[in-house]
Amino acid sequence: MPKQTEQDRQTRILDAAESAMAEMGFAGASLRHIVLEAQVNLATVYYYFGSKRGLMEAVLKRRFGPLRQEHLALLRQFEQASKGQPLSIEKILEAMLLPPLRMAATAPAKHQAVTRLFGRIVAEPNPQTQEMLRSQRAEVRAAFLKALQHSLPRASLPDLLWRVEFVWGALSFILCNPRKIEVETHGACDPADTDNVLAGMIHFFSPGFHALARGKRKR
Amino acid sequence: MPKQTEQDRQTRILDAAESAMAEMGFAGASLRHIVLEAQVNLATVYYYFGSKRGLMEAVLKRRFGPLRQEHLALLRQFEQASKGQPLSIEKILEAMLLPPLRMAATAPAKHQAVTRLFGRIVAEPNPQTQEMLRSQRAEVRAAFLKALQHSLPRASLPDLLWRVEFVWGALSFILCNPRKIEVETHGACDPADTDNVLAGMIHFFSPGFHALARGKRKR
DNA sequence: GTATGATTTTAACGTTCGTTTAAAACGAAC
DNA sequence: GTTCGTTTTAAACGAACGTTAAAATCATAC
Repeated sequence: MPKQTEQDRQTRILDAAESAMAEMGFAGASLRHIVLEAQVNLATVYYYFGSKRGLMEAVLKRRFGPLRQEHLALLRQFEQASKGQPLSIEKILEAMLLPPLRMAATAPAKHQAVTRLFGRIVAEPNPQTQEMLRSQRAEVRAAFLKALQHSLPRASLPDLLWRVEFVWGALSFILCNPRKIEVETHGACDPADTDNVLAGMIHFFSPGFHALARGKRKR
Repeated sequence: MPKQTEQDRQTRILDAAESAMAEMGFAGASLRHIVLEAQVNLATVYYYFGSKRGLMEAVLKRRFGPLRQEHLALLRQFEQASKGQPLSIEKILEAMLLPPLRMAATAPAKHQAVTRLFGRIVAEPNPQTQEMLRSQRAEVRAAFLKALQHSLPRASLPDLLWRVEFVWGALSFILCNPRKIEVETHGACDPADTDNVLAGMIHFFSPGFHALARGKRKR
């Protein structure tokens, strides 16, 4: 495959690392493999990123930073358009789901490495990694929770929290290995059709949130 | 910590490998670390499992075998009780969710290694691993799809398939790192309360399935 | 052209990895 | 008590790992 050999080396390293980490896991992605694909010298990684862990964090930050901004911007945009009215569940879900789905769809890398990376990091219990992910996502999580509480004032907090987890979970899952879904459903489901996936998820999840509108659910 | 040092060595190895793989990923779990925890000699792994990959597969098979049986048994049990009537969505969801939740709750190992393992394997794009998982789960997947088609005859196939993926995704996610959920929700959500989690998931997901009862959803 | 600072490369360090071989220890049968 | 198949151990193999130090290269300013 022809390499666009001329971007700056940092970007090439980040791309290769992202792909390798998604493919083989954090521990399994060796620096020597990464620098081979990035066509740079081994020591270059240490010059720019200090260590393997530093590289890993740079890889994650490059994606999660913009994602956070998109999430917050989209939510704010919807809120301004609604002029003080609580957002509809459907709009909140759209603001939650669209940025990651769009990022996955427009990912520059071959083989959609970014998307699988989400699955990896979700499953990574390493405390340092989890803490970094948590701090990166806390603001977004809080913003969406607040929006949901506005729209469903009678819902209990744990019910809302759980449902948010379920939605993130389903999202991570389908982003994680879209090929798998395509294969297992014999082509009936096409994860690349972002609009359709988004509509399907909203259609599936919103009734579950609306069920909370009437207040406490029975135990 | 006191070790119950006397089970057969294979079990000790499997336990230690399961824990290590969940904690550090497949590549990151070294055999030397595993045999240290299992208190066996390094070569014992090769005597019983042939290779590291063989050990990994044995670890997965030990869990997925019984899980498959529980899934199929529970579904069959519900179907016999319903005497030919299509199962309710709620019952189908219960049959899907209860076995993994129960396995996670009653896991013998410390630190619930099993549950995190689910998250790991979901995120693992290694073709061999994916194929093994697929073949292990295909029967269960088909059984649940058939039950859903019975109960929702007017729903389109892709809609059903997608929703099943969403449910598996949410389940994997919460099983994957229950501690994370507890922390991020400041204790408001307790993943160890299996009955409550099950009820919450059924309450959340069933409306989304019922929305398909009236036939094709608008695009 | 030469000096200077930033970048890239070379070469090696000590460690740990998965795996193998061959010998030791064990247990049951005779 | 010896024999024989199974299980466990000790020791080592080469390869690959993350990391580092110092030399080589490059670009820019004087």
